[in-house]
Amino acid sequence: MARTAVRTLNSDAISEPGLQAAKSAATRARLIDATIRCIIKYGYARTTTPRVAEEAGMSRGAMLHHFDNGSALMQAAIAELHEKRLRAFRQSAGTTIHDVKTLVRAYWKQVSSQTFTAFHELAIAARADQELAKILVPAQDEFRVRWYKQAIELFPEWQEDGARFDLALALSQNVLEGMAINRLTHGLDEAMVEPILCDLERQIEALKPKFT
Amino acid sequence: MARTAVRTLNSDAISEPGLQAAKSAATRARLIDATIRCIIKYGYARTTTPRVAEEAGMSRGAMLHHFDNGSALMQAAIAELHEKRLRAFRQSAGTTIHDVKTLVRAYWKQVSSQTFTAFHELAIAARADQELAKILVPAQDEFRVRWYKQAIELFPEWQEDGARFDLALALSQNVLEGMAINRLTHGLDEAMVEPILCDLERQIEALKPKFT
DNA sequence: AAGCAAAAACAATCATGATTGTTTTTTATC
DNA sequence: GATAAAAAACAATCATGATTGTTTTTGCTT
Repeated sequence: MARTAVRTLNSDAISEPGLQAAKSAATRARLIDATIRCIIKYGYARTTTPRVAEEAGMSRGAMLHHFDNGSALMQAAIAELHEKRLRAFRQSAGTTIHDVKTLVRAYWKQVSSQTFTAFHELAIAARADQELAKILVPAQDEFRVRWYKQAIELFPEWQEDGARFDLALALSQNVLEGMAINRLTHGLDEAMVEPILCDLERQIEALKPKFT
Repeated sequence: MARTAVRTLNSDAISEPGLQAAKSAATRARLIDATIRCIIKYGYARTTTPRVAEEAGMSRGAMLHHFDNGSALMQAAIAELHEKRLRAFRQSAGTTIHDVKTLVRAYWKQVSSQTFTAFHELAIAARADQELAKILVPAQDEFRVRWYKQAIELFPEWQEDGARFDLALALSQNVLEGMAINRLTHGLDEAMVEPILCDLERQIEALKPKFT
């Protein structure tokens, strides 16, 4: 962290935070996107700083001008992935219809995305990487908490039977994420996707309180 | 070149013809076990040749005497993991009782093992590693085929309705493996394990033909 | 059976290539 | 012409495979 603070004392001349700042932000965004693409294409372990710079179409020097080190860039990429995930989540929750089938399909679409692929890649890497876990786990936790709260909002009448509600949620999560991950590892028969989704929907409906 | 023929005063003691071969095999096994331990402890990406040698308690030179290169060692480790998996599988299938609950619990125990952790670590790495995929995918495929065939043997009367049989199998696989993987990535609420297992068992029973 | 040579097991070192963070130089912008 | 962005050069670390040296085991010959 030898952030040599060679701050020029005379910098009180506030440069207009317009053009240059915007350009800088755009470059940062390009780098973050390149990082995410690398994680998806090459996996976390092979997402090296030279590769990210090449993917972003700029020199490594330029890249390290915007991010102090590779870890800072990875941290920013995780934050962006987390935002992406939350945006997609809000978009799903904000749609008109909220029946079980629509929601199951919505989450299935989410875990089928490359954003989920990148997240899982990071999650597996974090298993044996303490430093990575430190910045990833909070994002994972927050997502799950929001997921749970959102589900409560969508099905308020279900709260009378917490156990069955929790079971429906846990079942959905594990089935859908399990399928998504198995698909990543040559372990999913695509022909079984539709039957499993239908069965899951049927089962959630069965867990739902019929009518009070 | 410098084959300095400084022959030592040999110990003419009894030398069994199979002594060296056995020693060699034991050393190879030690290296393979060390590789697997490293994958579990440090992940695939950080399983380097110096680390494996250190874990095995021998020099890197000695290690490269037994395996031409790091890739060959990894290949042997995968073969061993595959054998381990098949052994555990046969052991489960060979037990006395073959009711649904017993089998679900048996596979749950399997995917909760470190062998499964190592396999998943490799499977994720293989996603973006062509060379690794080339040696891992055949093992994965073989395991799934055996799994399917074993299931057919255990429930022959179920074959009348192939669709429901396939659904039961796919459901089991995705739920159990999904839970196991989510557990690896801080994504599983341990309190939900038992309810989900029970529900899965109940559902498989429901898919089973009641009586011919 | 003894003894010597070949082979195998084991250890250590070296050169290469890749990755990382730092520092210096060029380029463009205000 | 000052300042930030971009590029390039640099040194340090690490993993890898190859090479060389040392010890132990095995095999063959007499």
